[in-house]
Amino acid sequence: MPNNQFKRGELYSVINGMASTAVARRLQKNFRMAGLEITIEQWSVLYHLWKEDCLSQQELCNRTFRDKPSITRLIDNLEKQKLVRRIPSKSDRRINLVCLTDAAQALQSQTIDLANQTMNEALIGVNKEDIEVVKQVFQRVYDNLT
Amino acid sequence: MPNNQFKRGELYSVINGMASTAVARRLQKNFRMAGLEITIEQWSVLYHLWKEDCLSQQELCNRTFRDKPSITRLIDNLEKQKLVRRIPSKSDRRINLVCLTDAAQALQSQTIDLANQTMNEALIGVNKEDIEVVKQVFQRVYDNLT
DNA sequence: GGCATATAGTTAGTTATGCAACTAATTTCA
DNA sequence: TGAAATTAGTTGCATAACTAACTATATGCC
Repeated sequence: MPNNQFKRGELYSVINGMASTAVARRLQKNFRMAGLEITIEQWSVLYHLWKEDCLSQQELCNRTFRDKPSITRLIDNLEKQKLVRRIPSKSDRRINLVCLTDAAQALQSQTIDLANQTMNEALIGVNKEDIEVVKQVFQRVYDNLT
Repeated sequence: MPNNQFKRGELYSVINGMASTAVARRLQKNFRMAGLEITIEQWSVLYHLWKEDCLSQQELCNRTFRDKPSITRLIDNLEKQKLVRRIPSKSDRRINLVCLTDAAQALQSQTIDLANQTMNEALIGVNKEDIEVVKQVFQRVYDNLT
């Protein structure tokens, strides 16, 4: 087996198991230490709604790279916590618009600060050019496979 | 809010949601299409055992970046599928050595080929220097947070 | 108009993850 | 030697992921 094939296997395990979960775990831990009951998955949905409120579930699928059942249940849980509401679209009755509650609006600055602190900590010693390379590689990989 | 903070938030969502899951999904799909019943998580455990057989569960935790309960249950499922066996260590009775069965040995070349094909497809148009940058950034992020 | 097709969302079933609390075996050290 | 601390692994609980199959609404086309 050619040597460079195993190198790609190693890259695979790096991508899937290491840095991303380390960041996710740390951010989750920081939420918990701050007394915030939300998961990072829930936060990632709120993050997109803070940028643009009242998106359809399908649009949240596209923006968070999740499938429809995953979004359905994330919205279920966010609704239980009274952070979002499903509002039926008037123009298309198949569509639910997912809208933030006041409680979710209030969470924004607190969690964004924690996320930024976490990313700052994660990216110590990483220069901006390398971050751009990572983003470009990931976009390319995503485009190659979808 | 300074602009560069949101940029880091975007990087966070890129790392967690996009390229890694795209690779994982594609590899899982390729396993399924080849009639292989294993999950990518199970494969990632086997991958380390193919490199070095009969590791302790703790060592598999370290190498796959998972916690102990996750490894316990992955090994449970791999044992049900008769791909590994737990063998109590003679020198330390707390330790289970996780060893490959013949069936798992036979899976190696087939799945490694699929993984390599998948990575080749994922990495079309990505040059080697950029892959090295990604690996270094991820290692750095991991080291920063652990 | 009406049937085929596509789209939005839900539900069921299996696997996986993280945390906390637990048992059992080993090591440390007073 | 023997109690305290550490290490390896398991179990219970909640959340989340993917697939497949499902309902309901909307669109396309004859």
